[in-house]
Amino acid sequence: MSASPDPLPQTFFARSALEVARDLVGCTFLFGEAGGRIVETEAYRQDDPCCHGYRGKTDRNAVLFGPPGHLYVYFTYGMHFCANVASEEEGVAAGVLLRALEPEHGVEGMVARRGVPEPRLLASGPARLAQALGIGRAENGLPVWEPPLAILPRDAAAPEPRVVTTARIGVRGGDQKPWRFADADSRFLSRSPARTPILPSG
DNA sequence: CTATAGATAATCT
DNA sequence: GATTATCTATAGG
Repeated sequence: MSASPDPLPQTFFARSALEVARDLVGCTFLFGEAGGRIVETEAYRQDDPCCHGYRGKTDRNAVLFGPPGHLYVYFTYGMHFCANVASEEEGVAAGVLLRALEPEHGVEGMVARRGVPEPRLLASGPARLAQALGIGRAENGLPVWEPPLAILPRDAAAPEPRVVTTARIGVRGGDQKPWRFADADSRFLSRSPARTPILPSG
């Protein structure tokens, strides 16, 4: 009698990227057989110099400007893919970077794709996460509420995650906005919150 | 534990 | 030609 809950609908993502990023912590992200509990996200909004859409729409960032709830996959550093979920409204560049998750489903496949056995190295980091799940160019633009993608809501019976807010990691130039959201009690973060400025959240 | 260099290519100026 | 929302290996405390 353990029916899987419905995936989060498109309307969930039609809100400020800040709210979506915070609310995604504790949800379950699935791509095919692989996935797990989201423990770390970052928000990017159009008015922010760090946002890929800050300087206008291009072929690369077009999904970020599209309707909410679609996967924005970009390639960087000559070797890494990273996955975001577009948010807010069509025409506005905003999204949530999926930075880390706790492997729960299809762990064997993740180990094979990553080439490392340590659970804590499988998906703790945006490029690791994408590689572990097998996300690449082909997944750019896919809706996250339809197979093979799904994001499941938190278990209502489980305690709410303790979400901490820190500066975003790896962003250059511009201002340091506290738009990283992490489960303070997770051991699967890409970086300890203690190593970044922490602001109380909530 | 922290710090730093090097890898490597699409994208943008 | 410069930059990059990163990762890994390696060196040092």
